[in-house]
Amino acid sequence: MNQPIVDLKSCSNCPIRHRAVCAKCDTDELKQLEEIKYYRSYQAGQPLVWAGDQMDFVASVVTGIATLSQTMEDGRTQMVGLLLPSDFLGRPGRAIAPYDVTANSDLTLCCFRRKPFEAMMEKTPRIGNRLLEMTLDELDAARQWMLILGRKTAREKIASLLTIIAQREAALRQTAPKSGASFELPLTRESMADYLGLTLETVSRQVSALKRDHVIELHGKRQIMVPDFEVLMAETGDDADGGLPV
Amino acid sequence: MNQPIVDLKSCSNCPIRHRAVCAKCDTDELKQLEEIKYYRSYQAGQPLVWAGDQMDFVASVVTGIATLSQTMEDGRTQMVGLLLPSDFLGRPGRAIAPYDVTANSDLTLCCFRRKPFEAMMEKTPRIGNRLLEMTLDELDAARQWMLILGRKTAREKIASLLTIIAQREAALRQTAPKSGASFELPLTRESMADYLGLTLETVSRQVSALKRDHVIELHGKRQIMVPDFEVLMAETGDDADGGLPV
DNA sequence: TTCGCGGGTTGATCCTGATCAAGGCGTGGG
DNA sequence: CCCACGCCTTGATCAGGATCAACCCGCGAA
Repeated sequence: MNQPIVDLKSCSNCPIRHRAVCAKCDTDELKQLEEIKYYRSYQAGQPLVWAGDQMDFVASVVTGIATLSQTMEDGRTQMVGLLLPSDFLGRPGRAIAPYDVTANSDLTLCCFRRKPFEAMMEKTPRIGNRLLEMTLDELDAARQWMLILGRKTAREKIASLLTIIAQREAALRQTAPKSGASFELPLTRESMADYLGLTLETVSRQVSALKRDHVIELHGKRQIMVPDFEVLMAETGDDADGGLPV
Repeated sequence: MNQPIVDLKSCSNCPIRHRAVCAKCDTDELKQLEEIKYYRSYQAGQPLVWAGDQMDFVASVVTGIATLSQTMEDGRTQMVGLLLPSDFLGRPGRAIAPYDVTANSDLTLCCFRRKPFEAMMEKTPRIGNRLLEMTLDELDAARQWMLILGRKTAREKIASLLTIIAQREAALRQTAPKSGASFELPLTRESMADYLGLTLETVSRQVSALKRDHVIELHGKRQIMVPDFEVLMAETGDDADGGLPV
């Protein structure tokens, strides 16, 4: 809490190139983390774990996109987590995965076996504090997401998702999202639908509508350009300050 | 994590009669908590804090119901947290409340001023671990809730809410929800609507429908009796094991 | 080259839940 | 006693997304 959230830049000489657990780049701690880490790669579409499976590692996303999702018996699915590079995956102290985890694109993880990681948490309270921080952030994000799912129109949902992705991608680059900048949508229409509680047809239609209304420009299917970020924000229905201050 | 979640019964001689932060009833820790605690009461409907306000305490619900909610400029609101007795309120390390907090009924809190509480967390890692545990639980609950909001029908939403409330009330009494038992709905139709992302009319209609179909019995507006819990569970759309194992 | 397939768009129609509206019940205050 | 108000129910109608269906485009494999 009195611990600043370390960002990529100030962490650029850190052997773990993503901020998830890199609390303050203390060399001793890093050396220990270094010793228990390993990398794993997955292909797009590949499931990492199913809900209910044993999950004996925690990890941090190096490249690619992973998603957490829940599926009902009849096949309806709702995405409940979207992990971009530098995001943390897994739950220290919890052996069983409560959701399906899927590689939504080609994916590389930096993994830590759970037991040694937990042992290290015991010795290094700072890591525990950092994890509490991160979990609170996730909880805030989940609750923003609940507002989107419960009360927003399809158009507002799409605008909200675009805003969130733009903000998260910008945050990785240490900037705020800028009018006129363009970014790559890392999700298919179907994944967007699973994120937003819509059907893919509705997603497609609303994206087209935002394009028609010049809120966004599309280059190909995935490259999004936002002429005026304020205009997009206004479409989200959120008040001007844009949700969480972060 | 290697810390069992302490329940009310094993904590019955504990001066703090609710389990939120009572990690293991260590007498030293409790004495310290005891020294910084105080009680506050609120009337039904009274706001505790608004989103964006300074919030200089954390607390645990003793009696009554509190809710966390988000409101859009045009008045649409979504409940994002429902706090029953023994639930924890507030975020160590975060001075600013991100949501509106409201007393949904007459409410008594057991409060701890944030600074001393955080200081104590520093000295007692067990409390930090407990808070991480609790936050992970809240995150799981939020994600179950996202499935409800994003993908369930109105009828499934109502059944899910009734199940959740029955389970949480039963958990306070250390039992599983039982067929034939009845419980008090602690929410108005409007609050149920805010919880589920519906209108109050739809809530009313679906409750009536469940009653008509003998899934539940109503005594008055708020007393619910569930003749067969399996039948209610089947209405939620969840698979038989009922979501999270907890 | 052709085919099949994954991903995407668009149209027509349907249906669930929102909206608008009226009224019932119980309770507390004048 | 009556009235007003909070809470809830029910009805009629509307509309936003879901559903069903057709088709496009680009790409990799045969």
